[in-house]
Amino acid sequence: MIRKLAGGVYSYLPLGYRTIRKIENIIREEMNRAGAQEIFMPAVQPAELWQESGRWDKYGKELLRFRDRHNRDYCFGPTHEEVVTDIVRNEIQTYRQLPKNLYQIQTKFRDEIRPRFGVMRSREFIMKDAYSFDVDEEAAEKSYNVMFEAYERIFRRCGMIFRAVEADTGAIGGSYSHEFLVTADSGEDAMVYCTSCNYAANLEKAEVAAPEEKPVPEQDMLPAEEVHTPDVRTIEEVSAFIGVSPTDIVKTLIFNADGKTVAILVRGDEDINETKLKNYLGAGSLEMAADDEIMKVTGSPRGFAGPRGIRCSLIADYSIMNMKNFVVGANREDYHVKNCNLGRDVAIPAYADLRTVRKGDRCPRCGGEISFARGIEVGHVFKLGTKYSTAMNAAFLDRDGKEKLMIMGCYGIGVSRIAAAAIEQSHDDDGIVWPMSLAPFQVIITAVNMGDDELSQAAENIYNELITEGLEALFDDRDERAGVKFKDADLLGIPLRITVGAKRLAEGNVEVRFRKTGEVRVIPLSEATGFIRSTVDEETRKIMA
RNA sequence: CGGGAUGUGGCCCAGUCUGGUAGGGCACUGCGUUCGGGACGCAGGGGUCGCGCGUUCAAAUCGCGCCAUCCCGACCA
Repeated sequence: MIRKLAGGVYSYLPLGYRTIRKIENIIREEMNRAGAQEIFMPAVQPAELWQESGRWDKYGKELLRFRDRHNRDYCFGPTHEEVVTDIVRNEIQTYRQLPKNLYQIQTKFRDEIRPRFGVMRSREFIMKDAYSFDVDEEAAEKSYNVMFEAYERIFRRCGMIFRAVEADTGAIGGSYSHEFLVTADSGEDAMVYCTSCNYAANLEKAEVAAPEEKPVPEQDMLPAEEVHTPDVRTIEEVSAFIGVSPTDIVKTLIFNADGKTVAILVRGDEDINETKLKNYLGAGSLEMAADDEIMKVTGSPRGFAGPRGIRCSLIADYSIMNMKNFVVGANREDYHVKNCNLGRDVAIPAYADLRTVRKGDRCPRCGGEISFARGIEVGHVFKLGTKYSTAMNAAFLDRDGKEKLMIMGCYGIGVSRIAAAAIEQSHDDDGIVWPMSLAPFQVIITAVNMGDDELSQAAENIYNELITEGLEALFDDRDERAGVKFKDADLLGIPLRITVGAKRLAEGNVEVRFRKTGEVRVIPLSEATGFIRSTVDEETRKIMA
């Protein structure tokens, strides 16, 4: 079905490509139904556009760059916000021409550090990307919802079990987004969902509810005490040396966000979610602070940082809100402080949700129980806002004659990845089990013995009938033993198989076998085509129900 | 970019340690038998042993360098 040409670069052979075409057509139908218009943009894009949006420098090494013979810079498009925004700003002048939603199905290239799992995470891949342009927030929201619903229809028609989850906007940028994940244990993305309400989010985005603040009464506070902790730096070491649980230690992590130093407090057994922190700070870049920076704000080497007297801004995760008599670093080499308390010893200017959700947390919406699952991301919808229209000045004249920026949204679907995800989600020991809508062929005709003229003629007649009826049929006319043909048909995952054999044929019958269930039905020769027609129609209908 | 492994007919691999005429299985071609869940017999075709340099009478095998691929990590729509 597919063959690798180079790392993360694949050819689609006849059967694989038929499935790709099926997926593309489902997407086309649903996008058109949702009011989007298909276009086709260049895969190769000039550097100027990317410099205009600012992403030429920001996108990093994933962007494949090269020069032409005139030494001009180009890239192979990993996405098309710049190109489509350029088209729209040139073509659209007035609110009368809006809203617009343009999409394309294109080969993209992202120079992944490590492509893996075949076509699941390749460098060159086929993607449908759509871009919406609206006059105001309200209209943009509507466009977003229309796309959201179109996506649900698309994935349902592809026969997939999926879930839409709230997601981080990442490098594309924008105000909010949803990922569509196909549930699969082998999936690369972790998600969290509530078992009582419909809350579902990507793990890096999933919120932790703010706890209720319960100040510790003065009389419960033990006197703070500095203790000598020579060469004791990590949470484990501190915990073992002082003899307290990690849940009684407050960890102080120093980060560098866009060049500014910031200290984050979190309970000793928790980890900071850097995506959340980055978003909270509105930072472009975020990394752990260097040793000299730590020395500057704490006056001590790495391993003894604490909130008391620290010389940089301070933010605390909710996890420390109701702790009492806890241990922190003393900002002095080889010392920690015991029985530290909030209010008395440490003033917290701001609390925030900065850690990753874990088992036992409650749903941030309804307080219900949350559960974890893994999935494969097959689609992503973003509300972009004016990020690109600002950078590239995509404006129009509104009803009142004033110039305004277009509100954008962008919507991607990994076409080649859907094929991989469908196989991942639906296979057995004998091979693929395609849903009717994605199968390269709906039915395969297996002639048990091609050496038998009567039999092979009967099989060919059925094939011609099916084709005439407009069904997608594959005729296995190879001169192979029956067992070989059966195994191959199973491996390919064709949903229906007509077996033409001598015994049944003598009775005027053929067998129809269902790949998914293994069920076999004996059907009179004359009714075979009709039976296949109605089965195909029924399967297609069932998928949408 | 770090750590590990592997490069031998189209595919999977043995042979490398201990240098001495390149092998097996699958696939392919021909003939015969077989023929409803991956048949069998006989006869064939096909390999610069990843590339380069070196050691040696002699290199798939030993040494050095390079390249490619895969796995693990950091990274990431």
